[in-house]
Amino acid sequence: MPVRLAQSAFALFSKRGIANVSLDQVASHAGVTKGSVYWHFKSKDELIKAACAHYYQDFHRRMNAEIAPVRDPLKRLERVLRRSVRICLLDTENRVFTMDIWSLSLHDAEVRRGWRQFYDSVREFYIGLVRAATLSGQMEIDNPERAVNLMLEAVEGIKLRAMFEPQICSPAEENEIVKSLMEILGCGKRTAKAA
Amino acid sequence: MPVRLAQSAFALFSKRGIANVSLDQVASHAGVTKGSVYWHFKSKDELIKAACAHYYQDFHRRMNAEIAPVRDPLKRLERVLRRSVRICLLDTENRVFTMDIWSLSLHDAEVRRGWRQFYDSVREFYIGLVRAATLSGQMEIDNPERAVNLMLEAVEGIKLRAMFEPQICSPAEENEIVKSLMEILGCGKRTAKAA
DNA sequence: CGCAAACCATACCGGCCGGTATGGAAATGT
DNA sequence: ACATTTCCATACCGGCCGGTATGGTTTGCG
Repeated sequence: MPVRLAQSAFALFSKRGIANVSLDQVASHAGVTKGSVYWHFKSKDELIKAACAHYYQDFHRRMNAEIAPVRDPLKRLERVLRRSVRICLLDTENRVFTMDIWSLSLHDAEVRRGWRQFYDSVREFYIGLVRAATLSGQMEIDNPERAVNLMLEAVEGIKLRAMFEPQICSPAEENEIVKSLMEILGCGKRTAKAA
Repeated sequence: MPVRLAQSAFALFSKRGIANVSLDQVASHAGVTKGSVYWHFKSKDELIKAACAHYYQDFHRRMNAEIAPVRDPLKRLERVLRRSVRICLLDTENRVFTMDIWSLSLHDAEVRRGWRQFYDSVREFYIGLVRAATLSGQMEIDNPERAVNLMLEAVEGIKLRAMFEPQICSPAEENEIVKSLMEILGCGKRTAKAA
């Protein structure tokens, strides 16, 4: 039930924004009432953190599932990047949720710490993939950290722009975005095609 | 007095976030009471929009003041970029305000429209500067729109990262950031130095 | 002066929602 | 069978804050 509540919270938060969702609505969505919510979580903040944790774990799970069946380093990077684009950019509700988390992080130190850990883990994940692709000779890049940071910054920038230019995050743009991000990572068009 | 209220609103919003600031506090900061606020603005949303308008106008005013004393296209671009970095990135409170606006834009169509217009005007401003620098032969860039979009996306990405890595937006990093953004615009290190 | 409009202070309302108190039902243990 | 813990529903409280009603004070104007 606690995970069920976290899922409901995540779903509603993603649709209407955290501030616009009451605990009664979350409970109702999960098929229970507020009394149950306050049994499993001692405050709304706790529920928000649980929703975040749910999202973080789910993201990592999906990423690991993406690299599991593939051993080629560059293909792994490309697959992870494509999946990330689908999850973080092409999904409107996900953009809403992460934006809200950014905003919350401004004034809530706890949420900020959690989000930072997640962001760092994602960054390290990418750096590892880039390093692997470099070692196998499929990429040539002198500063993986810098390249990954630039790429992640671009993702956030696209996410924000998509707020009033939704067409740049339509499914049709998936290939274009992935290609663009791969280029930022230092992987030119020819190399990407070769993958 | 209406502009005074908008300024107070902007100041408090930037410090503690829009949702955490009541109209009584805004009025008190401006030296009046809520009765005066509701005389000049018919709702809190109106006040928020006024604060935004104040910020937008102020930004444009500063940008124009930055290019006024200079005629060299590349220097204009570099000056505007540097000033933008100072305002939008190095100033913590400004980052708070713009983040809140992004977040508000998620669910408020009016705020989103205003913010979009502002964003578009800034983009066009940059594209104009880049085009001028290209025409004068100081830059070589085939797709100004794409380059400016990428640069602005990077700015937003840096803004978000700075939330839990404030050191990347410390005053000491100003030159590094400006240089990095100039590179994204297609202006290599040598060319930038030549400016 | 007189009058009306602009401007602002005071007091108050009311709804939303986070949080709590309490009781009951189901599961678990002995 | 009984007690205890777990889990959840119901009802309610109370504070915050956006919004309003109203009355007083200043300003402009004929």
